[in-house]
Amino acid sequence: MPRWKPDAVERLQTAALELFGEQGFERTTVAEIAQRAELTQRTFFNHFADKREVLFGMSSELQQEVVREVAAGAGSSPPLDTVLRALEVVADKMFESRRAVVARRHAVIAANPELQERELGKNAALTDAIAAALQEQGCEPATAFLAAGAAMLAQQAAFQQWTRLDETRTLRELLPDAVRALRTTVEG
Amino acid sequence: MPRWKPDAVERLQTAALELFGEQGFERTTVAEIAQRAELTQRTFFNHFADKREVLFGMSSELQQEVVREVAAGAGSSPPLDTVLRALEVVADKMFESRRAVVARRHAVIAANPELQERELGKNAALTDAIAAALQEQGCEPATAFLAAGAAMLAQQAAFQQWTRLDETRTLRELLPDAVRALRTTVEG
DNA sequence: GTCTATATGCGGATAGAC
DNA sequence: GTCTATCCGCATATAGAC
Repeated sequence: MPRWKPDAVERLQTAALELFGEQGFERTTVAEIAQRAELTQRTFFNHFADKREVLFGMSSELQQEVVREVAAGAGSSPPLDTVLRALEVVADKMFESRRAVVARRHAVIAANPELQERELGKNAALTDAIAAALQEQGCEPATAFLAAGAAMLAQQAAFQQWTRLDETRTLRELLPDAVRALRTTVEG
Repeated sequence: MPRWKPDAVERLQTAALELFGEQGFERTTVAEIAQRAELTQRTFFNHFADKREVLFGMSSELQQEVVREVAAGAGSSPPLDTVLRALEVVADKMFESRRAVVARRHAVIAANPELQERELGKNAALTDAIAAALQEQGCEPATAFLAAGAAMLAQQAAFQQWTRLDETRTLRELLPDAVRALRTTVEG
């Protein structure tokens, strides 16, 4: 018999998302989260650097996946297309299946400035990682930065549409529309 | 004779930037900043919501200026050009004259993740404000978001170049190069 | 000045792996 | 039988609310 129930991290993430949704991020204490997950406050901070981080466990995983896809597909097409293809593949794999959870998480983040800041940080880190992966393939630093930033911009536009209640298309379907709109806007 | 020395906010900002540069953000306490500015800790928190905010006083001012410029120049040109023109004008007015201070501030922020997050938040707020200003002029929400984001992307690329030690051109001169590079990258 | 909450450092306990 | 991963307890620094 194991000394502790398994999946401590997942239990903490689930409990946190529930409580943040029920009563808000600010009015939820780490002690409450730990209690609902049947763990202690200390254990929470063993797994997450701070209270916000419990909502961003998927980010590092997502970054790894995207970087891997970029590295795999680079060289054969223009940098922007490489990144867009990578984002499409990863979006399919990691977002489309958990639409409900992603939507609840998004609502929680949208309701709190601190969490928005953290999300922006994660996005910036992802952009940097993509740019670095492109440079690995011989892309110029400035071009890599712009390609990564432009792809993330289109991805964000598509994501915004995806989270609308009346939207039923997948991210993969929405991204090309966003890219077309971006091209039109940038070209003049 | 005035009861207190004038320019409390400015003195606090100057003292904070000095101390952050000398000993780092983390190792500087609010009490130290207040002391150097010949004020109390209480006064610091009357003017700034938290320790980070003392570095971002110019942000709201900058946002106002940009929004005003966007509103003034909208309609006569494509959205992206409108935003770029606004950023050029404001960059001239608010950055070029204080190159040394801006550079020191940038170095301090680059050295600390918390400050980077806050800066990303400010940039996102600026992007939203620009998009809102474009919508006021009849621009579609999605187009406004993309134009604002693309302009900010080019601006960031130009700013990165501007902060290099061996760079002597002004932001106004660097921005068109960044825009050309962005157009090339996005078109394929 | 007290109280609560966040966050960290350090040590201790034990089930399961080797 | 020892080692490691995982979790817990205690003390404490920091910060903000009241």
